[in-house]
Amino acid sequence: MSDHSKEEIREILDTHFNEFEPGIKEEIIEEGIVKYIGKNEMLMDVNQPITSIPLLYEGGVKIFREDEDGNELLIYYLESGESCALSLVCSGRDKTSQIKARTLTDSKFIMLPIYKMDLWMTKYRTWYYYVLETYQRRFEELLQTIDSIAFKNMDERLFEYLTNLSETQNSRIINATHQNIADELNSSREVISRLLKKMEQRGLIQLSRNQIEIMP
Amino acid sequence: MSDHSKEEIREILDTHFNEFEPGIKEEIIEEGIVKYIGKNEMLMDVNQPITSIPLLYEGGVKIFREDEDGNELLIYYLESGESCALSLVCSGRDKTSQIKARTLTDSKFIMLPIYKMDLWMTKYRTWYYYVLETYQRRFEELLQTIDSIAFKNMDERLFEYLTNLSETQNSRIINATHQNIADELNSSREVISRLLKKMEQRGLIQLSRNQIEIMP
DNA sequence: TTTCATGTGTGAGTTAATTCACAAACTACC
DNA sequence: GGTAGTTTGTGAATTAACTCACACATGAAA
Repeated sequence: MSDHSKEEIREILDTHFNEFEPGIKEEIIEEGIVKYIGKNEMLMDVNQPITSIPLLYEGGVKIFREDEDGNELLIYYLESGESCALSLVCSGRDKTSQIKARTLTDSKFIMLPIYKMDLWMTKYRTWYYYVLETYQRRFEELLQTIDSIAFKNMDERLFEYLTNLSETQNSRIINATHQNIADELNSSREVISRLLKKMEQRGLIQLSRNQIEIMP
Repeated sequence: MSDHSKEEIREILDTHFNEFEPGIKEEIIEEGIVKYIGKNEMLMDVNQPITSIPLLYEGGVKIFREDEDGNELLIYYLESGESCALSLVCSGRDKTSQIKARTLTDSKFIMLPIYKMDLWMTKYRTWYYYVLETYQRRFEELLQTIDSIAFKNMDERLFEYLTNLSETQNSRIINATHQNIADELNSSREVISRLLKKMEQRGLIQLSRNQIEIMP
C-alpha cells in the first residue's frame, strides 16, 4: 500500500477514532483500505457473506430489514464514527448478513479484513471496548425499534422518525417524499400524508414538495 | 467455597458447557456460584444494575420489554445452555438493564461476577466464542421479533408463538390462559380467543381450559 | 351441592391504518 | 408555455385489532 494511503488512514483514525490505542491504529493502517461509496449504493445484502468490517467515518448508512413483498423497515442509521454491529458479530464465522445496508449520502469507510477481528479483540483493549460498545448501542436501538413498533401509533412513530432524522442530519430540513417516509415506517403514503398534514396544522412542521421543515 | 460446590459446578460445566476449554472451566469453578431461582421470579429489571452474568443450565427464562402502561412484550426465551446477551454486553461498565427477565419454571444458574468478563474474553478463546455467538443469536432473535411485529398479522404471530413455545418446551401441550398469551403478544384477550377458536376450527389446535394442544 | 373465582365465547361499536380512486399541484424539460 | 411525470390532498370503503358488555363454562373450596 502506498505511503500516501497510509498517511490518509492515520489522519482519519486520529480525527474520528482517536480512542484507539497506538497498536491497533498501526494495525488498521497496515490492513485497512479506504473506500468511497456513492449515495444510495447497497453496502450489504441479505445472505451476502460478510468479508470485511466497515468503519464509517463520513456520510450516513441506513440499516433496514425487508419482508417478502419488498417492504423496507428502517432499523437504524449508522453515523460517522460507527460501525455495523452485525458485520462485527459475524467475524470469522462465514456468516451471512440478515439485514440490508444502503448509503444515504456519499460515504467514506475504512474497510478492515474480518479475519483479523478475533486477534485484535484479544490483543487491543480499546478495540475490544469499541466493538462491545457498538454491540450495546445497536442492541439498544433494536429494542427502541421494537418499542416503537409494538407500543406506539403511527403518529408518534412518524414524529420520532422526523426528529431523529433531523438530529442525525443536523438540520431542521428533511428532504424526502411522503412515499419515502411511508416505506421506512412500513406504512402507506396516504397515511403519512394525512398525519403530516395534521402535524402541520398543529404547527409542528412546515410542508413543501420533497421537503419537511421541523419547527423549533 | 466448599469442595462439594466446586464439584457440582464442574459437573454442570461438563454436562452443559463442554465446549469451554479447561482454563475457563477452572476459572468458573473458582468464581461461579450455583443459584436456584423459583418459578416466576424476577431475574432482571429495567434500570437495575447488572452485577453478574447468569449462565442458565436448567429451566427457562422469559426476556421481555414493558411499556409505560405495564404491557409486556415477549422478546425471547432463554433456554438451557444459554446466557443473557444483555448482561454480557453490559459487563464492566456499570450499565443498567433495558429489559426484564423472569423465570418461567424453577431454574438453575451459575452466576459469574461481571468484573471477570473482560479478562476472560481476552484469555479464553472458547469463552470469547461463546459470548460472541450468544450476541449473534440474540441479535437475530431481535430481528425476528421485529419482523413479526412489523410485517405479520396477529394470526401468524400467534401461530408462530405457539409452535415456538411448543418446541422450546418440548411438548405439544401448552399451559396458558388466553390472557397470558395476549399479554405476551401485546394484544387483547378477546382477539386471541377468537383467533384460537378459528385455529381450532381449522384443526390446527385443540382447546381446553388453561391448555392448548398443538395438533401434529 | 352450592358458591365463587377464574376462564372462555361472542355480539356490537370504535378506532387506526390500509387500499382504491381520482383530483390537484408542482417541476422539469422540450 | 405546454406537456408529462411526480408528488400531494382527500373522500370512501374495507379491514384488523381493540374495547365494552355480558353470558356461559369450569373447577376448586366451603
